[in-house]
Amino acid sequence: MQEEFIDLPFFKEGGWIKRKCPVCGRVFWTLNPERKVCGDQPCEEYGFIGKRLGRGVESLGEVRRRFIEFFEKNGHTPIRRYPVVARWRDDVYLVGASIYDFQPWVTEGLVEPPANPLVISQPSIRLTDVDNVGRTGRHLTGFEMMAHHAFNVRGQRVYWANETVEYAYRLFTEVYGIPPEEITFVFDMWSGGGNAGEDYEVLVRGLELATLVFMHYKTVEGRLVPIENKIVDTGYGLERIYWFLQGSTSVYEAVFPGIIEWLRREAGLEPLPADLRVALAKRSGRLDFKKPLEAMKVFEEISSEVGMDVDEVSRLLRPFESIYALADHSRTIMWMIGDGVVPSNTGSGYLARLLIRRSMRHLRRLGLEIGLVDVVSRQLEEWRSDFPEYWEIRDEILDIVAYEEEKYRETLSRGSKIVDNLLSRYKRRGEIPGEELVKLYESHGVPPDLVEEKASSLGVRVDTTGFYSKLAELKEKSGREAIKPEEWKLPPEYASRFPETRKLYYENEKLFRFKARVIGVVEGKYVVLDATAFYPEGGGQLSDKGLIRHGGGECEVSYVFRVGGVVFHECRGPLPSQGEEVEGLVDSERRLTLMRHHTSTHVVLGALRRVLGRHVWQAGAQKTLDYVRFDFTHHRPITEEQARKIEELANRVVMENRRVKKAFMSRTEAEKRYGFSLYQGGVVPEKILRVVEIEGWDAEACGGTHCDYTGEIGVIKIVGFDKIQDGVFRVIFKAGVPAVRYIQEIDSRLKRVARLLDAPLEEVDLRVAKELEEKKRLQDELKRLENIRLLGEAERLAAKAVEVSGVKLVAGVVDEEKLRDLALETARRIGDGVVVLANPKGRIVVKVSGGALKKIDARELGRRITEKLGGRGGGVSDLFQGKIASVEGVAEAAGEVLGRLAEKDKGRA
RNA sequence: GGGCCGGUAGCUCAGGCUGGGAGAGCGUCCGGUUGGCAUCCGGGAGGUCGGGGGUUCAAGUCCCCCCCGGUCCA
Repeated sequence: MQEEFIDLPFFKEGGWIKRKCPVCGRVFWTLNPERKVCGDQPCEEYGFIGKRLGRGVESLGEVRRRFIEFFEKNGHTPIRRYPVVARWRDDVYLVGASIYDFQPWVTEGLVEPPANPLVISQPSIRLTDVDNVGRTGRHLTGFEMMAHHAFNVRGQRVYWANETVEYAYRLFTEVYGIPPEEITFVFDMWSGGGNAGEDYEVLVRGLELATLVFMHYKTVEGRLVPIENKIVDTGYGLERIYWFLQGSTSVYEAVFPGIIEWLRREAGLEPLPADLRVALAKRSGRLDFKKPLEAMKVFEEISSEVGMDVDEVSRLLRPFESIYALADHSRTIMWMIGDGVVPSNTGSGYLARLLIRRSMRHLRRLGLEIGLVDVVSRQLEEWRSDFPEYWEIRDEILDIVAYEEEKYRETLSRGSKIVDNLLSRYKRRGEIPGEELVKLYESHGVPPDLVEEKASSLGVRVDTTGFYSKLAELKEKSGREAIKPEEWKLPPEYASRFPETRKLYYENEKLFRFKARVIGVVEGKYVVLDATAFYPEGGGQLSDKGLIRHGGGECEVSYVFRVGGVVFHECRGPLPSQGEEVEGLVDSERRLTLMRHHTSTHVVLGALRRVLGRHVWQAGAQKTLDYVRFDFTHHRPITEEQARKIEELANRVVMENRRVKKAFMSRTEAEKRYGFSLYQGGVVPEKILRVVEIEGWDAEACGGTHCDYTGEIGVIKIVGFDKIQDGVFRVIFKAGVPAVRYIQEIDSRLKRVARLLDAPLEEVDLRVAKELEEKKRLQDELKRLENIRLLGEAERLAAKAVEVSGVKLVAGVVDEEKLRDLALETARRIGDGVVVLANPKGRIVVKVSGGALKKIDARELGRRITEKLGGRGGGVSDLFQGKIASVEGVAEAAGEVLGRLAEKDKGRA
């Protein structure tokens, strides 16, 4: 099977030589008879550093432009990039390759691709190598993957392996001017994202410039299963190609020269010596800090080449590693936030937070005063012509970065206090144990270097050994949550039994009575019609309810759902028979409320984006009969003024009675016209989209039912805003009838309060405040009087003290709630003696004070008394508290027990 | 979605392991001291100990549930 992919006509007819690499053992093709190894890492060193082997180019943008032009000329349709946040997928947060844009819907053949074949340059983010970024000269967290894709699905052949290889060859030679004999194609197997296929890596002078994958397997339980779809999945690293053409000493210097130079000057650093840069660059392909031993070896080689010792080399490189990392991270942060990620403690927001915090630590390490906002601000400017969409919303992006930066500073200062506490605790030991370090990082976000810094100034050692392995352990512990597959009410086979249902609810959204033919009844309760006006649950909108009238009577439609394109009506009562013509009656009151709620959701989103900023994206929504719960991305607390503004703006749109247009159009056209903000509920996996547009206000891909004019909503009332987690807020609001009812209810409640207070409506709040103040005053007064009463009572009891075996005793039953206070106060009066008080509820307090303490333990005395009277209790040496069953005879019991204890003591003395 | 840490006076926190009388510092108010600035001394006000349930004679403290904040990870 592999031969089919190895011995491609392109190679055989073009005079290519097939060889096997003696180092890695893989098969490769070359035009150079001298070539022995495949040319990949680690088989060959980088041979392009300081050289210009291809066509001269002016900018990264030019490389991208030429790529797209070449494929466009060769029959490919250019497609706009997708956002870096993979909203249409639930298995990943970020787009890591261009093929992510089309998984799983297009690659599974369920949805037509937006064009076929197509060409794209897709910003992609990979955080798995984040520890290497800045240090190896070649790793990035964010890169643009240029790609041409061909989807050979449903028997349609576009092109396959041979053409793909030829395109790659022509691109590199014709467009980028790379000499043909420099190129090798290395054969391998690739797998990822549940798919697999043979692939060729395109290598030039040790650098992999592209990977060409021929995807035609599924991986099932570790085995490869061939699938019908054959997908050409290519990936050309834009930054790498530019780096190669420039011959720079690292990918960072090629891509981010401006930022790097600026940071270097700000940090007051001399440029790195050229020989060191070159020595490092040549070997950087082998550098990987996940393999520390190998990395150490590379460093030793570099050191001996430039004649410095290893420590000197690391010392020189360290600040530049931070600068390079910052250059990379800040651009990725710009992409993420610009595409709608708000830093948070979960999900993709957490990944943004991770990068922001790492970046801030690098800034700190460089001793720079400038904020991360300044770095991101520079990036926005540097990439202004490549990504004008970010430039447009720069204020929002920078505000989010600034807010996150501020929050991390707070976390650090909070953390530094905790560290101070810890240090004072471990100061005597002279060392902070490793587990404290892990706890500090894990629970308080305090990085270990901060602890070390503070500790070393106090001369306390910090045990950092095993910190990372302990962290890794924790990682293991937090298990991965299983992704639940979408649950259908019926298996998909049922859908293929029937033709697609005609959707009358799209043809006329106010059709509530219709005629249709029964084409099936399944499982004794699900009715399938040839056409229906019943809206099936979907897109956050509840299903319709109603009735189906037929020859045998009528049945109640309790739930409606969709499997594929077929609508099923769950019915109760006598069912219609196959082939019969029936009449459907939709509960119109219910549907109208749902429609108002749905359209008002779009109205409110438009208002949120205008008042809070365009970083607001839908993060989940539920429209019920009673209210709408709408979650959205946002970072700062929402002020009362903003809330009012949002509500007012939304209602203005209602009053303006704007048209709500619904149209089906091609995905490409929709994206061109409205941009990616269409996909608020996630990307709809279809070639043809239904776009719901509130004229001049909001446009979203949406399958729900909507009003025709915003005026039909009537009124929108916001109930409240909540922060549901970092970076996500929730608004609850009502529209139409529920809104009116809500306003009525609030109104009548308020009026009831006013009546109770006997105050005019306008003064209700002031009066409540006043009443509360008065209540407080009265409570204080009561407390004061209570206290006086208690003191008087204590005085009275103290006067009744008797003497038992030389010890003063006050004992008896008093009707008193604050029994303990009374006992303490009485004891203070008699000064030296014993007080035993009980109240009718059975609570008992024994207080011993003054010289009596030498002879009597309150606990012993108390225990003996309660034993006598059927109870229990405990306390401290001078105070006993407990409960007894009968309070009769407390005084007698107390006298008797005290007498015995005192006598015993005397006897001892 | 999971793990961990936290919520006690206006603020910063102690107390919690081992249940029994709610505390400190700062701030605030009053009085005195001082020529004034972060002077010193004395006194006072200020608390549903996040909420609910449970165990117990007794819960800030132990157990369960929930809410809120923080943090690490998927």
